[in-house]
Amino acid sequence: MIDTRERILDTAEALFGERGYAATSLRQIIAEAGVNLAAIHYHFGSKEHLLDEVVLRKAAPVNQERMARLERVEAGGEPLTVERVLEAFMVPMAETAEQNPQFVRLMGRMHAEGLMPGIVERHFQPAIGRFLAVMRKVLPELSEEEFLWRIHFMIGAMAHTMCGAPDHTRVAGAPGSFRTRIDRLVAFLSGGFRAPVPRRQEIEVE
Amino acid sequence: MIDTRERILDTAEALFGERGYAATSLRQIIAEAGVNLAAIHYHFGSKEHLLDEVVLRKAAPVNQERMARLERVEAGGEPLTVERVLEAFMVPMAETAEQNPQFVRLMGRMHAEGLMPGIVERHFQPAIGRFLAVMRKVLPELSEEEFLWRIHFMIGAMAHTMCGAPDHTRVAGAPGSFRTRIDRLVAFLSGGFRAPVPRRQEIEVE
DNA sequence: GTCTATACTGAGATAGAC
DNA sequence: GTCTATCTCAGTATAGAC
Repeated sequence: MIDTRERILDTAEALFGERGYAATSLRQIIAEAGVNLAAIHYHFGSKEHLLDEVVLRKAAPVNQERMARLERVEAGGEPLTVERVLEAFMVPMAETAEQNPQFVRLMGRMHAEGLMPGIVERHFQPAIGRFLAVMRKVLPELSEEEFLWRIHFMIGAMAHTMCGAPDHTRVAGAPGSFRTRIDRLVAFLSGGFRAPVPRRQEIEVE
Repeated sequence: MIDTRERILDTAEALFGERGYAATSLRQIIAEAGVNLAAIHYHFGSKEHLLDEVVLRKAAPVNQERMARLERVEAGGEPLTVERVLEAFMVPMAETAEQNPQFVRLMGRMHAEGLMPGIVERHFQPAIGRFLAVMRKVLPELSEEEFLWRIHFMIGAMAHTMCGAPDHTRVAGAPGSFRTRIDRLVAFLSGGFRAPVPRRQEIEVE
């Protein structure tokens, strides 16, 4: 069968997103995809490489859109603000989520399973580097260390938000919700990035 | 051997924290602890229950300290602020981390492996409920929905921060760093909680 | 080149002897 | 309480059919 490879990828994307990477066995994937176990290893080499291919298929458009938006936001006539830069970075993922919720759920899952550092490095790095550079421009008053910590906080909040939502949203869950949750997140993070740097009073105590 | 149980718990705490829960096999634990494989199942029933016991041992003091600080902050003469409430919630964990970095690293690891929702529910819920109630008091202007989303963002940032640090910190990693990273986080989150609520402009587009 | 059948190693879990 | 032996199922590897 010529599309064995695609069938494996589609099924893996769905199952990894639903149940998580670790909790999905290759045997579940082959059962649902109707292929042989060894076909996975023939086409992908290992479960980990399979995951990589699943991500790779979908990451490219997100990266392109991020780059384009960052370019636009940096060159555009409107003033460069924290909000706009954050939006340029987040909206592409939210838009993908709108059309393909599975993929973003998968991203969240990967983070929840501690697999994101590697995946980010392999598939999202260039756009992230660009984002950091532009972000730095709108936050020149922060020390490099404080800046990196705040980026760290942001990543945590973002990943957690892509992954899931507060319990109460079961009720209010409506279409368009990914975009609106990004709006909330951008507002929150902007407040965080602009917050005054704490005076570090009690270092000498320790 | 009478302290088989304790030896298993100590070793499990160390290994789970170092390598993660999934990556640590029961066979590694028994090798390092010098006990038999079946002893784990005898004393704890399963790998998951073992993890629960590891967490339970250390969670109690954190919960007590959180409750005490929230009480103090709510009843105290100083004005109730977002910063103070956040601190009351975060500092106990940071202090534990200072003396016992393994435990907090373990907490971070659990989050990174997607095990936290269950653990939180089983071991940290009362203090969290109290925290939410006090937090709500200092943020009366937020809608319930916006409030819960911001708590959601906070949890993501917090967990990610407990878990790890930006790459550059390898160099600057110094004693007392847990407390100072909490100071940074509290400042960031306070800015986020106080940020103006976004006008939700483009919902009709979708 | 693609895929199937099957075997290998190591995981968590369990029964039953001591 | 503890340990040996064993079970099931995971990911992986390979030999060989087409």
